[in-house]
Amino acid sequence: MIDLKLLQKDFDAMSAKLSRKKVDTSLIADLKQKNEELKKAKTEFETLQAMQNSMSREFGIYKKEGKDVSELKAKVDANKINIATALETQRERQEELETLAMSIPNMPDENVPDGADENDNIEIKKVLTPCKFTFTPKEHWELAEQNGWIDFERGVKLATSRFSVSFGMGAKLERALINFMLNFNSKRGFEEVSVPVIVNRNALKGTGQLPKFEDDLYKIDSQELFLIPTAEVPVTNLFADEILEESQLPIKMTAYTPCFRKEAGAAGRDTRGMIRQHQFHKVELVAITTPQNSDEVFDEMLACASDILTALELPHRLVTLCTGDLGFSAARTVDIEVWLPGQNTYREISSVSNTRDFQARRAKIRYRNGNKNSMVHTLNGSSLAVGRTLVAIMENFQNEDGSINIPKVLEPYLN
RNA sequence: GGAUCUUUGGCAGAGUUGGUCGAAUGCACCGGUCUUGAAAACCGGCGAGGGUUAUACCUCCCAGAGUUCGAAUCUCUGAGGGUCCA
Repeated sequence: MIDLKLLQKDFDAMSAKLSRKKVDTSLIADLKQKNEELKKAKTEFETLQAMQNSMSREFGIYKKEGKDVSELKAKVDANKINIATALETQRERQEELETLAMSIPNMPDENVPDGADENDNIEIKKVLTPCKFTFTPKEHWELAEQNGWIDFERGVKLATSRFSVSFGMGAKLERALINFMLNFNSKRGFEEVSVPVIVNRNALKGTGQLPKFEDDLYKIDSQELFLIPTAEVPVTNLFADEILEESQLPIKMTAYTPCFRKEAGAAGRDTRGMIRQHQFHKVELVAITTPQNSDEVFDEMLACASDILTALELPHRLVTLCTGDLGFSAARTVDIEVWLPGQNTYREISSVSNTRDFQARRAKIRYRNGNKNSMVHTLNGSSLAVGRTLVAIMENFQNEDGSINIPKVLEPYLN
């Protein structure tokens, strides 16, 4: 959530930043207005409540002294009615404000480039050079089927479209990749955690998926529970409602989970193959830091993800997302795109984001900052999307006959 | 699924004849005295959010609803935990 105090103090700066993310200034103005209305309603209620409290105290004293309370009771009863209406309006204002505030995205950092969509993203650097093939490289679905690694039809049979089944070496490689990535991250100082893949509404509000993106989530109807779209949700929310000691920070974690996404807005895109599935494996990095440290940790996370690809000998590039491509909660994001020779293009395989204090404010994750409590910064990044890594291995390590070599670093994991 | 007990500040744990309780006490933590330094001892501070220049004031004792002039304390519902039964 954006900082309402800051909004009150510096409306212009804030609306300028948010307008870069295509948030209408009138919406921000509305938010400010609602905040002021809430404050007013609160003051009104609190004044009445203070009266009530002091009269009630008086009441107790009267009783003890055996005085007549009938006059006082009349006053107090009359006030009670006013309190009830004041409380009601306060609640209405509160709800209005919250509904609006929770649906406004994070402000982009100063140095995030302006742009409309992914075409305006800016490449930072390329790592490893794509190798030249002496034949026309195939796309991964062809290779996957030829080698018997992935069965797309049977996935559909079991569930619905955008589900697949891995067999044999395909399944082994997935497992190998997960283990390799977790080990790699552990060595970089990220503690491994294993978390629920079903979470409640509150957790999803904390990280920003709700209330706005309910359509993208699989919901368990009978209870207010959802399948996670990313491990970012349970891992970040581990520390919701907590006040951490500064000495505990940064907290750096890594988790493997399956992820579930409805892909509601992706009709027709990537329908073939396993680039965009409803269920996929992902190893995630999450960090909770002080504001001073978050950029440094961001670089660590980015390096970690990039170095995994390098270790797997997969050419990739780093791309700074422009304002138009930036996610709801992110102040800043760098994507890693892996080279897919079959598709002859770079495709997203990781996304590292700093949400600054946006999620922290929603999830109430604070730390003791001297003698006061401040919001932490939260960061998340994939390291990596397992299915897409497998796709990249297939396409980059293919031979002319359709067989596929295995990256050396994975060999120990395949015995 | 049924019965019963339980849910308090970072932790432990008082508070259940409703009032001055945001809440004793201990531990932890922070500051100080002492010490070459540390420990111990002693002194002081120490829940969160809003509000204020600062006070005042308001809210929060699992969540929600209710009774009452007034609820951590009483009633109901729900959630988590324990025990017993099926």
